[in-house]
Formats: sequence, C-alpha cells, structure tokens
Amino acid sequence: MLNDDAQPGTATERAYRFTKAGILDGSLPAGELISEGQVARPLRLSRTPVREAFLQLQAEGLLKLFPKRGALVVPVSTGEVEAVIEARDVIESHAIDRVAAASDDVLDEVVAAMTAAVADQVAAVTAADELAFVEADRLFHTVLVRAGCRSLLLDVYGSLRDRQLRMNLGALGGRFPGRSEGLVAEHRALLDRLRARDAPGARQVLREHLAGTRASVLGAPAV
Amino acid sequence: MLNDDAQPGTATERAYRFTKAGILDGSLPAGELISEGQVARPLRLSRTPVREAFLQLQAEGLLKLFPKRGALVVPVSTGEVEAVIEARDVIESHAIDRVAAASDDVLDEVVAAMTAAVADQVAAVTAADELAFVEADRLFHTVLVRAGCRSLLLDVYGSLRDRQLRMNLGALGGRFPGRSEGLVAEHRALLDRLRARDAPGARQVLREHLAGTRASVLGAPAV
DNA sequence: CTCGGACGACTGAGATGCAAGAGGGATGCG
DNA sequence: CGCATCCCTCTTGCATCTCAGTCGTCCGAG
Repeated sequence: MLNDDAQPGTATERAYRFTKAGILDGSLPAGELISEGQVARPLRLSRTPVREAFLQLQAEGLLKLFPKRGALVVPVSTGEVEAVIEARDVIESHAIDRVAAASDDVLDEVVAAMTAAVADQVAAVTAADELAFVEADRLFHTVLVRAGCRSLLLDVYGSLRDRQLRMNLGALGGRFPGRSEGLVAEHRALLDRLRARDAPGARQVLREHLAGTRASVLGAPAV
Repeated sequence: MLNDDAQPGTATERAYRFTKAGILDGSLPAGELISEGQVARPLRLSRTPVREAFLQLQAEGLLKLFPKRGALVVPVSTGEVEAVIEARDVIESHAIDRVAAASDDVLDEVVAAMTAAVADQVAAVTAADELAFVEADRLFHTVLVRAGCRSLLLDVYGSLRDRQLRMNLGALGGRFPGRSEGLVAEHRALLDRLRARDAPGARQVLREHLAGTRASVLGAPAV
C-alpha cells in the first residue's frame, strides 16, 4: 500500500499486484466501479499496463469489465461463496483420494509438509499473527492439492484461494473470531485420516471443515 | 478463416476469435512462436487489441507469452491430456452426484436434454457430419455439468472442453476413427445409470468413457 | 574451417493521443 | 413543480509512436 512505485517487475505486474491487493484488502471496496486511471495515476503508469492487469483480474473473477463504463469490483455474493466452497470440496476431495492411494514415500512427504504447516499455524496463533496464520492455512491445503492434482486443477485451486481470502476479509473484516483452534483441530483430524489412508474419512473431515468455513463466512453478521 | 474482416464485435473480440480458431483448427500449429503482427495484419487491426486477445488466450492456457520473444502455441503434451482428463473426471463426477441426488423434476429435465443430445449425435453419425457430432457430444456433457455445478466449476469446464477439442484435432487430425458408435453407447449407458439415480454406476461409466477418450487421443498412432 | 563478437532487423512493452459511447446533471418546456 | 431533452464530462477502445531487449547473421581473427 505504501510502496506504490519502484517495485520490481514489469509495469503490468505492478498494476496487477496493486489492484489485486487493493481488492483483497478492501481498499477498493466490492461493488465499486473503478477506472483505469484510478490505478494508473498513483503508480505513475500509463493506462496500457493497467488495462492488461484488469483483463487478468477479470479472468480470475475479481473484476468485471463494463465497456465504456469501468471495472466493477465484483461483490462477494452468497452464490459465489457456495461456488467456491463447492469447488474447493471437489478439488480437495480428489486430492485426498489421490494422496491416500499414493506410495508410502509420497504420502509420508505430504503428511510431513502438512504437519509442518499445522505447526506454523499453532505458532501463528500464539504469536497472534493473523497473516501468518492465514498463510499457513493456505499452505496446508495447497500442499495437499499440489500432491494430488495435476497442473490444471492446481491452477484453478490457486485462484480459488484468492477469492476465499477476499470472502474472509469481506465478511469478517480480517478477523477469525476464535475459529483458529477449530481450524487447527480439523486440520489435525484430516491429517490423521490421511495418515491412515482413510480417504472417505478424510473427505468427511474436509466436508465438515468447509462447512465450518462456509458458516463463518456467511453467518457472520459483522464484528 | 475466409471472413477475416467485417466481423461483428470489438476489435479485441475479432482478434481473439481469429487466433483461437487458428489454434483450434491447426492453422497456427502447436509449438509455433507467433507474433502479434501475424494476427494484426490480416485482420487490419493495430497490435493493441491483438495483445489483449493473446493475454486472454494465455489465461485459457492456449498460448504462452514470452517477453520480447513472442507467443508460443502451447503444444498438447501428454501431461496436459492427462490433466484435462483428470479435471473432466473430477468435475463431471461431481455433476453426476449432484444430478443423481436432485429432485425428480430436475433429473427428468437433464435426462431429457442429454437424451436429445445423444439423438443429435446419432443423426450426425448417419449424416457423417463431424462438426455436428462433436458439437452434440459437447452439449451432452455440458448439460450434465451445467445442471450439477455452480458457475465457477462450469467456467472451468468450458475452457476444458476447448482444450480437449484441440487435443482431438491435434492427435487425430479431426477424425474420430470409428469411435462414434462407442461414444454414443457409452453416453446411453451413462444416461441409464443416471436415470436410475445410480451415481456410482454412472461415475464408473464416465471413467471408462474418459479412459476411452484418453486412449484414442494418446494411443492413436494414426487411424 | 571454426569460433566469437558486433551489427542490424524484428518484436514486444509501454506511453500517448484521439474518438466514440454512456451517464449525470443542468436547462427549458409544459 | 415535474419531466423530457440536451450537453458536458468521464471512461474506455483503438491507433500510433518510441524504446528496449532478443535473435540471426555477417565478418574477422585464430
């Protein structure tokens, strides 16, 4: 937010990061109609790279471009929450199946990585570091998906997590109201099932996990 | 291919369609490094809209942009075939579960639409109309996914089918070497299972169906 | 004959300029 | 005072221009 300019990368990348960050952290509020100039001016860029960034963000579903009108920061609708949860369920369940059926070596490696992520989460909770917690949470799930899915689904999953991050921030204002412990416990349960190669059990845990996420996002009136 | 100009839509759209069509029908061969001018010149456009089209196609995975070098028409690798098949399996299986658990009304409607698609396929086979056959095949699956998945997965599935289309054309030169009957039979079997709300059975049929597709794409040396 | 460095053509990244379309507010009329 | 209309501004779409990086080629030295 502060270092608007003099960032690394191409102009397009800078515009992309700036805009995406703005959307994710809420400084570009959902439902707002933003213009290319709004991004180009503070970054001291021309509109060309901004346009390319907008296009990319539209492909990710964070923006919706209206001809001659502007770019709408798509609001997180209830439907979208459901869609994201559904997609996560489908993809992560698949990953579970694959990992549970993998060789010992692969399974061990994945479980180790996921265990480490959980440890990071616990550390983040004690340090009261929101960002680190979210990052570790993301890592936990990403490791699973990376191990169990091919590139295509993996890419989809990546953009999914971005949207979910935004949902959390939008609905909860960035707070995880005491759900941290529950999340960690569910992660541990998932790991247990995975370690035992109990795919149906792991999927069940995942489903409950996602149901909890869904509830905390949808059911939170405010703070 | 013939009507290069005077098409409807914005310049960006025209560039997008032109390039995508070229990639899908093979006139822009996979592995080739194409330049913006190559598309802009025949369409009598400037390079700006072409660039935007390239960006979009990169997001869909059909192109890979190399800075200052050009745009690579990504070759259909064995890995990509596997990835597409995997993703289709995951998404369509999920759709099957959802549809099989849906209300009678929904199920009936979906089955009716899919039955109609199969009928179209049969008609296309007798008419020896490749294009219509592929279109009907696509419709068959799309109806299923549309009924069983929310927007997000549906979008993913859409781009999936494009890539698959390209794989077919690339590997088989557009021919379906006598597999048409098999495809129709498998579609019918899938419909039977679906009609009986036998989700596991339907998934099994689907898996075999996709295995057949995979084999015909990967394992087909020629005709 | 082969290898290496420099030159030139080509390509994309980004900036700028112009024109068309959409919306909102002021204005004139009933 | 309410409403339809016009105009003015804002925003994007696209073209054009400049700059920088990359690659192929050519020429000379060993």
